[in-house]
Order: sequence, then structure tokens, then C-alpha cells
Amino acid sequence: MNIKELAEFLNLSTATVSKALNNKSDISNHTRKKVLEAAEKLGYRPNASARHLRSGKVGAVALLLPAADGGNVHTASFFMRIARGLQSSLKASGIDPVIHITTDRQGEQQLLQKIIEQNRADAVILTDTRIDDERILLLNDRRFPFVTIGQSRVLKGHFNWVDFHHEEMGRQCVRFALRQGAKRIAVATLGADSMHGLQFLDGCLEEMRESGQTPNDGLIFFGAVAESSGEEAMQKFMQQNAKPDFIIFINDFLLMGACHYLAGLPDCGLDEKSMLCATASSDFSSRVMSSACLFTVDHEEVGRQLGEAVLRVTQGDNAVKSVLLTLPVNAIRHHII
DNA sequence: TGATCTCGGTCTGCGCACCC
DNA sequence: GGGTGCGCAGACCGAGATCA
Repeated sequence: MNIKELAEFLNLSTATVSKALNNKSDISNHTRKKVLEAAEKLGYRPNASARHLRSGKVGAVALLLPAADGGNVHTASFFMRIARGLQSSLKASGIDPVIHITTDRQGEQQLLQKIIEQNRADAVILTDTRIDDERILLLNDRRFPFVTIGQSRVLKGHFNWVDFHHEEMGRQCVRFALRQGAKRIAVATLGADSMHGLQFLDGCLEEMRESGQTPNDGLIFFGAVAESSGEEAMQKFMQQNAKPDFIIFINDFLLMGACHYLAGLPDCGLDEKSMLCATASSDFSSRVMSSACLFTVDHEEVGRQLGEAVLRVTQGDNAVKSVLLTLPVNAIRHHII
């Protein structure tokens, strides 16, 4: 059953039927009611591909998960929960989130090119933004609508993004460590060109300086979103003459690796109480290690903010809006304090 | 072989007919 | 004359068919 057959059944034109179905104003209530009843009775459903052909829209937004060799299987659970909020906020507009996973940056770049050139989505949502993010430049150059989860220095940060207040998170982690009596704080953050890794470290270092502590390069580690990075961080810290008495990890993966490392060093002077991570990236660790995380993430709210941004860019709204989310302190961790 | 046409289903700008 | 309701025609895009 297509609109033509429905129109023939009603002895009306397809234009009239289309207008009635789409609630246009120049249709009488009598005709509208007749069309809607017939459509319901005959089981008419609009042909999605034809509708997209007509509107020039695909009806999908591409959510690109962080490119990582196998590692994004774990971080995927973090973004899946965000995607759920995103989906519910986009439901009414008929746009569905489509999740893409790539294993390396080359594959990610090729995928992005394909989405742009073949018009495979109405907008792109980038995650894991970088300090100098060439993906943002590409999307901007091609005038392809996009939103990011995270900031970047490109375009002077003037694009639509939703992000957590990583500097503030870093500051609060240091304040927490100081309240525990920490004298030598180590920080394990994300390296390469991770924007939020840099922001988190900046927050930690600023708070340390303001509280009279001198940051030590030997107590700063740049890693990846992987447990092995947590172990490497511990190896570095344990080699220092002045070993840390408190360690802050940007995420749970590094913390889990550190805990694994510590299991083999029971007398090193550190235990799980002298370690902390900012947020949980994976669904697994958010349950098992919930007390080790200082902040809780409202995934639904992140998804909702993303959904609003996606609607704006797909509707051609050129006004740039940035959303900075401040995360609440984890109640469980607070209780343990 | 390259150019042009046709087809699929939906939507909408514009114009026409009708009625008050 | 103006408002209302309806229909025509064309646009959207890509693949396949047809023609010169």
C-alpha cells in the first residue's frame, strides 16, 4: 500500500492525501479524518526511502565511537548508555542514531569520508576529540553538520560540542587527595593528543600549584584508554625516588591496570584507598569499582543535550552552542570518605 | 559509448474552482 | 473579493533502459 493506492481508494489526489497525513492547514477536517481513518484501516505506512529522497534527509545521525584496536569494545558500553538518551531525544524527529566502530584512525578517516561523500547521515557525532582534530576541520570544510562529545583547539573551539568540565574534575580529584593527607600526588591521564586528557591534567596541576604543591614530571603519566596503561603508569611511579602517596587516574581502565599491578606488590605502601579515578568509562567497572570513582555520569542527560544539538545542526541552525556539564560527586565515594 | 529518458514514492508551491 | 479546499506539476536521486 503506497500513497497512490490510498489516494485511489479514497478517490482523492496523492497531494491531498499527503497533506492530510502531514497535517497541513489547507485540508478540511472532514477530508483529513477520512484519510487518516483509511490509512489506519488499510495499514498504510510511508515509504521511508521515498520520503528521504524527497526531503534530502537520511533520517540517521552517525555516532563515531573512539577508534581503538579492540579497546573500544569496552568504552562502547559508556557510549551505548549515552546513545539511549540520544535516541529518546531524537525519537519524535524521526532521526535514528547509527553507531560506527572503527579499529584505527585510518579506518575512521575513511569512514568519515564515506559518510560525507555518500551522504550516509544527516549529521555526525564525533567522540574522543583531539587537541588538533582534523576530523572537525574536514566536516567544517565540507559544511557537513556535526556535533562533538569533547572540545578541540581547532576552529578556536567555535563549533557545537557537549563536554564534561574536565578541568574542574581534575581540580576536585586533587582536593580529594589533599583531604586524605596526600603529599606527593601522581596523575595518570590520557596522552597523544587527547583534548580531555590535557584538560584533566591542567585542572590537576592548577589545583596542586594553588595548594602549594610543586608538580613533579616523574609523577605524571600519559597513557591510553587501556588497563595496560595503568600498569605502565605504576611502573613509572614506582621507579621514582620519591614515590607517590596518592594516585589520580583519569578513568577506570587505568585504575584497574594499577590495581592489577599492585596485587603483585603488596608492600609498596599504596592500596586502593590511595587511588582514585575521575569517572567510569565502562559498564563493567562502574558496577565493580563504583566506590573508586569520584564522579557519576548522567548518561541520559548527555544524550539529551547531544540530541538537542543534533536537531539544531540538521535543521540548519548556524548558531553555535557549547554545553559544559559539571558532574556531581559520586555519593558512594563520598560516603566512604 | 555517451546522452537522455524513465521509474520508484513522497512532498509542496502554486494555481484553479467553488462558496459565502 | 477573499478564504478555503483540492489537484497539478515538478523536484528529489540513482539505477537501469533506451536511443542516437
